[in-house]
Amino acid sequence: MQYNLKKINSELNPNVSVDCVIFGFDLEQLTVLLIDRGEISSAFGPRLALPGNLIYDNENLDMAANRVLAELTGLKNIYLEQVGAFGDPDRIHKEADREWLKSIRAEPEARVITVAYYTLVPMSDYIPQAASFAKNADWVPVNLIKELAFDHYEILHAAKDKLKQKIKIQPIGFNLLPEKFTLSQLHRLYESILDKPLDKRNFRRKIQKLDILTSLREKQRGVPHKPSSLYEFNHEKYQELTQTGFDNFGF
Amino acid sequence: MQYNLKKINSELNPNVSVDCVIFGFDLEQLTVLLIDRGEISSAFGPRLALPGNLIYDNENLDMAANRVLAELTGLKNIYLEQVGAFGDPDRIHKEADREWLKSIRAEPEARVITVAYYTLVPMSDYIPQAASFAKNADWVPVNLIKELAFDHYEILHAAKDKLKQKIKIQPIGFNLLPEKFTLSQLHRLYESILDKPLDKRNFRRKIQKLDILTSLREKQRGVPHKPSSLYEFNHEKYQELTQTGFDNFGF
DNA sequence: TTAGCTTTGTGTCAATTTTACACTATCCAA
DNA sequence: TTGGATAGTGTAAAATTGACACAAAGCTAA
Repeated sequence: MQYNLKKINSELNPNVSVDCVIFGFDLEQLTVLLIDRGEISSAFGPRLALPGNLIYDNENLDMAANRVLAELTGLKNIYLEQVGAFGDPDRIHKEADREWLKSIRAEPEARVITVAYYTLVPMSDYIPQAASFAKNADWVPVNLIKELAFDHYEILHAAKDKLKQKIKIQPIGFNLLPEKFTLSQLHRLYESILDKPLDKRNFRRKIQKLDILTSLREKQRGVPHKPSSLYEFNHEKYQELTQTGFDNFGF
Repeated sequence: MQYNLKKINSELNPNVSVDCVIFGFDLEQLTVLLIDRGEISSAFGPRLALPGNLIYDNENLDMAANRVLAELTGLKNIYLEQVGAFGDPDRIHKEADREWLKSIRAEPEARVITVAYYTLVPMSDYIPQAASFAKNADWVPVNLIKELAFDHYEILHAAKDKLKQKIKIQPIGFNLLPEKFTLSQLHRLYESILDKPLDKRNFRRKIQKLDILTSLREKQRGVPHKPSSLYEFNHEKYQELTQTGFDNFGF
């Protein structure tokens, strides 16, 4: 539905799109929200693509990214960061991609520069099966993705690299977790994003020393092992911390 | 000259430009190459702007940035990094900017998304007075810049922020220095980019421990003080270093 | 009820890194 | 030859990092 845009084409800028890399975390691994373009493309190549859209001529890029995110998932006021612009004139070279574009765009031959954004959302806040978008969107573990439409594979990994850098500098990972989370979940999250094992005790020590977590007097329930304490991210404490010029989490 | 593009307009993409933040270092402070748009704009507002151009429809963004850099300075094979896309539809709001665009563009009203790149060049490799571009380009210390055309002030500082982050991770600062340089020059360079003082002895120790400098058996001559030893950046040693997964200079 | 499985949660020590800090050496110019 | 300027150097205390192992708590299934 979001992709059948011919009707309002006159307001669209046919040369510029935004694509969204929407990261989630299933408490095991990093995942990303992809759309399935269905059988039109599957005969020719990858079915899966990043959600994205042409921009309107009167909106700025950040607004466009926010709009697209909201249209796709209903999520608003979400951390969004630009990955960069991708503009190889040859980026639409796969047969499947051309076929698909014909089906949804007024000017499928126009050269499109796309501006990619990434964002982190708690997976529980967007459940594909429950939304209108459901039939053709799904969370996919990043590590399992081998190819995507257009240059989306490249974009995905550029976004992941940005995320990797960013999480060393700002505590943005909390955006992927539920409000209450355990240190082990946070630990696995960091390992997924940084793609390397982190010593459990050292990780805990480091995080706790930052003093940006509120320890809740509450534990997991119903787990078949020792239940873990729950924590909340403490925004106030983090504000204090940044005001001292702190910008290095040391990972 | 570079900006009178009406003739070849049919090959240009009227919606997308690249702007270049060309950083230099005058051995005292960080500088940037700006063009002076002359009196057309000065009556209305800022004369100074980042060099930039519309892209051709058949070139990718990185190529466009390289081309523009070469057209403006003659420099080739230079480290270039994307800052990001800037696309506020309202970004051309100053009267001076509108007037100027009318004088150089076929479609001055079109909305333009610009993709910014930054690059580091030794100032000695581009001397405005000697080039055709000379009359209207100049190196300006970043700290003295208070306003620029369009959203270029914002772009400049986004570029500087990227540079700040990047130099903590990769030794790109050497691109700003002459082949042979002193540790004090390198020291001042880091202080300029990071915008903070670094202890002299600690800085030297840290740099030397990295073992990516070749100490030349040569000293400064003709300076009215103790002459400094000269060093060269050692690319091979740096390669070795990165292959161990090193990605943090610890500044 | 108990044994076994699973994950949580904790401390120390050695090595490394960081920070703070002050004086002598060398060259030029006056 | 003196004064001015910058180069160049070491140490000690504090903080951080990295490596490493075992008991505690809950559930399940026998």
